[in-house]
Amino acid sequence: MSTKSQIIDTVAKLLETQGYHATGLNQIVKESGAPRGSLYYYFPDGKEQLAAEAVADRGRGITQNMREQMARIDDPAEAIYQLMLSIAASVDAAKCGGGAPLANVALEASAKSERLREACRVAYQHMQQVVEQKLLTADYAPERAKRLSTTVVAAIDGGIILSRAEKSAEPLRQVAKEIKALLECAAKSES
Amino acid sequence: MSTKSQIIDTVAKLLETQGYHATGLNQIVKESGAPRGSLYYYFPDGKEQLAAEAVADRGRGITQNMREQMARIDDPAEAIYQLMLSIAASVDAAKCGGGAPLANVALEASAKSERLREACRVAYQHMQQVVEQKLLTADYAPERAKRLSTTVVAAIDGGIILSRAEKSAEPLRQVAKEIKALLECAAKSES
DNA sequence: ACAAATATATAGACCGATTGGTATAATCAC
DNA sequence: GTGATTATACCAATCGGTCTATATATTTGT
Repeated sequence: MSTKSQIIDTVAKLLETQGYHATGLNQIVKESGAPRGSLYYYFPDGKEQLAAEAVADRGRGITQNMREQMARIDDPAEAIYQLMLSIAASVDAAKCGGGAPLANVALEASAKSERLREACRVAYQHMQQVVEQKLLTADYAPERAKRLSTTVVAAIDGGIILSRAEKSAEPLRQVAKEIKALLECAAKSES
Repeated sequence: MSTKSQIIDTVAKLLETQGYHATGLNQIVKESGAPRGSLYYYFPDGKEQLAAEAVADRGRGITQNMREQMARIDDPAEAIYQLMLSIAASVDAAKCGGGAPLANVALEASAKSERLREACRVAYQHMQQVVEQKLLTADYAPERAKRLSTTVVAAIDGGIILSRAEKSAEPLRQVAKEIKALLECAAKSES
């Protein structure tokens, strides 16, 4: 159980910071400590399978993390705001190399690999569902909650892109403020 | 003037759809029709310079396009909304392979190449400024306009990421609706 | 209980293809 | 003829992927 998950974890980290094509098998072998022969034992379909499973794993991890974070605050707008601030903090901690484990793969590999695209799609769907469910605990209209959840997830990833270019998590924090404003505004218009 | 700009244009297109590391010099040579020897004549610093100039060029192009699009509608919220819808249409037209010329490079190359990161930073700054200026034609408070412009640009790129994963521009259109709502809400609170 | 048989997993040499990059010679326009 | 441009052969390094041999457990036969 250890070796395989060790490989997946390493791949996920490398995908997050470098992307798919920049991540070589040699680097995976070196950083994971796993023997090269094991790669194709556990992942016979090669790099594509490796990345797909890493994306799925990271997707599960991030949705669970989001759920836990948001469970600590009742008000959805405030919960989502704090979640985004916490992501911003982790972006800073990773020297702006992290925060968006899926964005890179979704952008560069969606066109070339249907398998990777599907893995990203599922992961993003789950992330949106977590946000949507949180919104539904308040009085947001169902279709509005769905649109808002899409917007929240998009804003997070977009904010991280700007933060990488800016080498500072400040853009993500500014986006967080406006998303909070949007959610509060939407809440008012429902009541 | 033709050969060099032909190369830059080809590189920009490839960067947009595939990203930096997935784009090889051989592919650039083949698709641009330019001779391989010319690459290092015009771009002695190699692939990095090639990408940096392509990013800068694409940045200029997209900001000009945004300015023109938005100039046709007075109300900033409606202008930005229509801009996003038009981007969504082009995303559909490109089979979800385009729309975000900078996102890929910003995500994968920011950590490795300071030069590429800086090129992306500048391009994104210009995009935000165009949006900010449009907002300032209405009664948005200056700092609010700045924050909103960051949010708009982030939302566009984030929406495109989701659209690639989803293989449909629908997520971007949903995000557009909520951004419009945010801008209208922000306008009201100023007056 | 003890070895024989069988999966499970590791080690790492090796493959052709391609990568980014460089060399020098030929060619072009003026 | 002279500088700007193109052509192409070539380089070491790395790419993703395959192979066989060797361990290391785990099950099985008796």
